[in-house]
Amino acid sequence: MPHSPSGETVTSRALRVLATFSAQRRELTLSDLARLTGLPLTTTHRLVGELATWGALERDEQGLYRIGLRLWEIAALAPRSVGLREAALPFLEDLYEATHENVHLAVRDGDEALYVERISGRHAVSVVSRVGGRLPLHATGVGLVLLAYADVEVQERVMAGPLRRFTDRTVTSPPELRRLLAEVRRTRTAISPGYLENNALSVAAPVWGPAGDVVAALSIVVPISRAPGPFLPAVTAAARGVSRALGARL
Amino acid sequence: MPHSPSGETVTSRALRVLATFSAQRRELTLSDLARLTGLPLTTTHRLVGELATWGALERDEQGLYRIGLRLWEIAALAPRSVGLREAALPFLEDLYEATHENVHLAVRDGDEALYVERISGRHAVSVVSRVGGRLPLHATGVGLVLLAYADVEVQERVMAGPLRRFTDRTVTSPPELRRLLAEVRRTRTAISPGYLENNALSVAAPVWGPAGDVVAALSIVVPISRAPGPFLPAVTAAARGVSRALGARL
DNA sequence: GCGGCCTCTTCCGTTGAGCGGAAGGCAACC
DNA sequence: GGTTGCCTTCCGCTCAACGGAAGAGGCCGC
Repeated sequence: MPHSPSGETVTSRALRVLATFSAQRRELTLSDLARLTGLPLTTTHRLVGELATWGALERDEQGLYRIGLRLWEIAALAPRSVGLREAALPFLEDLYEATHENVHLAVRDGDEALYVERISGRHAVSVVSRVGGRLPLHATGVGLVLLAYADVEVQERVMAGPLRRFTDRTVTSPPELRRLLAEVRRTRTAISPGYLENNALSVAAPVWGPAGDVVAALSIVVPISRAPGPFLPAVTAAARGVSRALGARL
Repeated sequence: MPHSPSGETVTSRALRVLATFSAQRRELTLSDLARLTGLPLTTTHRLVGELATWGALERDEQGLYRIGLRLWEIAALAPRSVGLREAALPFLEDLYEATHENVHLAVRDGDEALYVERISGRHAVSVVSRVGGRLPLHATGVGLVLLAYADVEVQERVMAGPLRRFTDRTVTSPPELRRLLAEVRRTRTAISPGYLENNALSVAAPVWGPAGDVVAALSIVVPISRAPGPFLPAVTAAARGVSRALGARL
């Protein structure tokens, strides 16, 4: 039977194939892709073949598909990811060298924090963040900063939705989160002690854009046994440095 | 008139739209995209709309399109880019901290070196490389390493093609390049003094994969006034560290 | 060694998603 | 007000896309 029964476009289908990959499944067979997308095997075969020919996907000798370099090459032109990272890297490196802890740079995408950069020292506390990965706004340092300076609609939507509990310390009460966000705006920093992981404390600050909005958040993550105070000046300075590099008038 | 006169598929067209963006043109109007792809305005409008809806493209209030975060998020799952970078980062950071010079990690893609990571110090010599960017194999340190260990077909193809001259020092003679590659294999390092830029000297070493092949190259780039010798041990050690992290048996 | 199962590839008749020119709205400029 | 250029919407036409069927090949259990 010709043409998509659901009326779905070819472009949409091709993109859904790409979106099937995840941090947990970085390599998939043709059958995997068909099952996960719900597309007929023949259709998947044709679409996957086109994506592989162009370089969006790569197929190895065992028939496993992975996201291809060509896609990454194009995606690396995204101003809000690699572009932002390029501007921020000197300051992230400075902060890393001064502390040898985990350093993060994240942007808000919808109702989540999307990590565009992460530098972790060998001996830094283990954290779950991943470049290209997403984490919730309410339970991370960078997330709290991004949420505090987001439009009110975004804040209301996040607080209206379920606030997932990750540890005993996670803030899951909307009124409490509202107070926390007010404090973030007052101090222009966010401290997140064990909200996402029991053993990790995060100190974050906003990165301002040229239009006076907050375009990213920068943070350091240390063991929860550490006091946050000593890290505040360095994190704030790094964030301000990135802001200036982006053309913000502080 | 229905359907592509050239018989080109929808997927191919959509990918070509994405491929229109470049380091020189990170933001384009709808008309730009139509002109650059050669597609009719209506067709471009439809395809671009779909890409934007999904997040592969982002449109600002002025009607300028950019590569979207969603595409980068998917592309960040590419093992040969961000995956490789994750494994390599501790060693790249070590090399950077020890020298505060430019540190590169690149892979071979076709007949070019594609840069998956770059860490540059504030005072490091200025270099033209860019994360997500490509540079020629014969005129860069990482490129010489990647070429030296590539299949013979790749080597022959590169040497059969024009070897573009960038500086007076660029190796453009196939016999000379062949000798240089033999030297790279003998010493397991590549030294590239002023081949691409007059004022930059590069020292590179191979990164081995678990299958005993060279999967990437790592390098440091310093001012041409520096002697390469003192950097060799650190570059080699960093490359071996990355190799082990990738499961190579050295 | 053989049958069963699964993956992947190729074929091909059918048809509606995709095609793009035309028309028009809108904004900027003179 | 007229001109220019960009973007959006419409819509008649048609072939690229559709996916079931058939088959090749590999793996595994008996």
